[in-house]
Amino acid sequence: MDMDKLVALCRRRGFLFQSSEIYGGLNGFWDYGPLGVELKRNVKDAWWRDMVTGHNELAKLAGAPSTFEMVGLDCSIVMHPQVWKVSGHYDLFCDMMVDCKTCQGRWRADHLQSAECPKKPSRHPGEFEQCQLTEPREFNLMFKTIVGAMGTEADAAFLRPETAQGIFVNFKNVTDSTRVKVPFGIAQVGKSFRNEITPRNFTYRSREFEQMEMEFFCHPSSSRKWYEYWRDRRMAWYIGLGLASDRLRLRDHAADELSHYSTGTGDIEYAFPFLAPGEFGELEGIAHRGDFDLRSHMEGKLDPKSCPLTVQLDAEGKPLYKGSGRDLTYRDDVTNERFTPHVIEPAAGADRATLAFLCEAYHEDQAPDDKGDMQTRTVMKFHPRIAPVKAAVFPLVKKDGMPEAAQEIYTALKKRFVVFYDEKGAVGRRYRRQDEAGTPFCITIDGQTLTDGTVTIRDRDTLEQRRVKGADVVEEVARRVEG
RNA sequence: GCGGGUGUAGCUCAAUGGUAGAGCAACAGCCUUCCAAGCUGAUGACGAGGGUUCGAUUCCCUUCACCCGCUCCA
Repeated sequence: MDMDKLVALCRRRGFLFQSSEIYGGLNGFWDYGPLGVELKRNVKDAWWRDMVTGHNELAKLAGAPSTFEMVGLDCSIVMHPQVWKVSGHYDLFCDMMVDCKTCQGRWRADHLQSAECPKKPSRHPGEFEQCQLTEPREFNLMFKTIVGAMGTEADAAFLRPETAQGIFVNFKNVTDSTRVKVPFGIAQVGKSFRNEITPRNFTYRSREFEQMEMEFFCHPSSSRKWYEYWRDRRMAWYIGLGLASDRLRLRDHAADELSHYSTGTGDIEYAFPFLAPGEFGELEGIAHRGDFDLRSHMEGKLDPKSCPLTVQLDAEGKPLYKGSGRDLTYRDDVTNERFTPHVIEPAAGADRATLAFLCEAYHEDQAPDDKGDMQTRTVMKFHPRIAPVKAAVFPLVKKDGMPEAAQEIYTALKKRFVVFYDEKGAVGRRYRRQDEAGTPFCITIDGQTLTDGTVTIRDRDTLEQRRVKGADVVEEVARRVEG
């Protein structure tokens, strides 16, 4: 599939626009149009429903080690600066970078072995000896802002680069206020910000993006089983919403890729059309994080390279970044055991998932025009649950009472679904427009409706029409969209 | 961030140092009884800033955005 065609369709039909387009655009930022906002909202709603509101804590789910509880959270984007120092983002995202004046390369200062440009001589014959490096310069990957109208550099704060830390720092608030018991999960959907060096590939790498993250807290002894459960369940979620399994894959990280405190990390990846054949891009990472995060927020920034994990110290032997000092351990009321829960983290990108659904939906096929000649038809084959518009309602022609009958059905459908009414022009053209919007069903009111009350329902993918009673249309659409 | 390429209407393309044209799409009307039909009409553009010039969409500089490659990728 040609990515340019998808980008053009997204713009033409109102899925995605460049941010601030009338001023020339802004690299790494995107706006969702009228169709795009419905699509993305459906993706987020499907996730939230699957994770939080639809979860039955009484049910023993297939593959799950036990029953469990799920709650939601919506944290602020700007948080106490200490959160990011303790989490490690401050050091990791505020790198000192050096540039090479000669060969234009750029490296993290702490990655350099010596004061020499590491560029391989083979790539720049003869230049290696002459390369000159700049002094290390600060390079911010977190967006910095100032809190308070009179704020100075001392009041610097950061836009969150991930939503997860808001969950960790609220761990005690949630256990204190909800009576949830381990194992349980806290889910959050929200914006995050990263000052990417090279935003590229449509919305795939944006500087402002939305995450769907869940932190699952469990006993250390069962954490590996929970990791496997969530990894497989998250994979099934994408498949269930229509991502083809040959473009979707689950990649377990090899043991040598893992942090030593993690017993498993897997990526759910999609073969985006802008990637080289055989390459996959990350949609979601599922990570076993051990007790790294809760311990960090208790004790202070842990050194991720230490084993066993210990607090990272400064030159004077004091903690480099102090933790909260709060007790974030958990006491099991039944066994009376006190422990720091281990964490399984499925962290998904809402925009990346939306982009994958857009890529997957794009199809061109052949359909006959009114003369019977075959024409190329562009159709977005969204799963009905995420389709921006569920149904369109058309009077076949604008006379004989058909518009009135159609509007009655439109009004009834509109109470439950996003639906679209159109009576302008030829009906074939109206069908094709809905195909590009990905509307799964078109309901047409024709002459027969006026005598026996039946209407036709056209299927977007097969072009087949079935006749149903007008009074049954709402239930018929509900069955096909939700069932 | 570096190198190369590209910026004219929603899309595809013209022309020009002196009033920027067309096709398709979108819009209005007529006509239309099932898959982008037809007729009529009206609307719509030189990415932005600066310079040279009597005059710049055109020449020059800067900038922004997009595409390709490199770099980066918690």
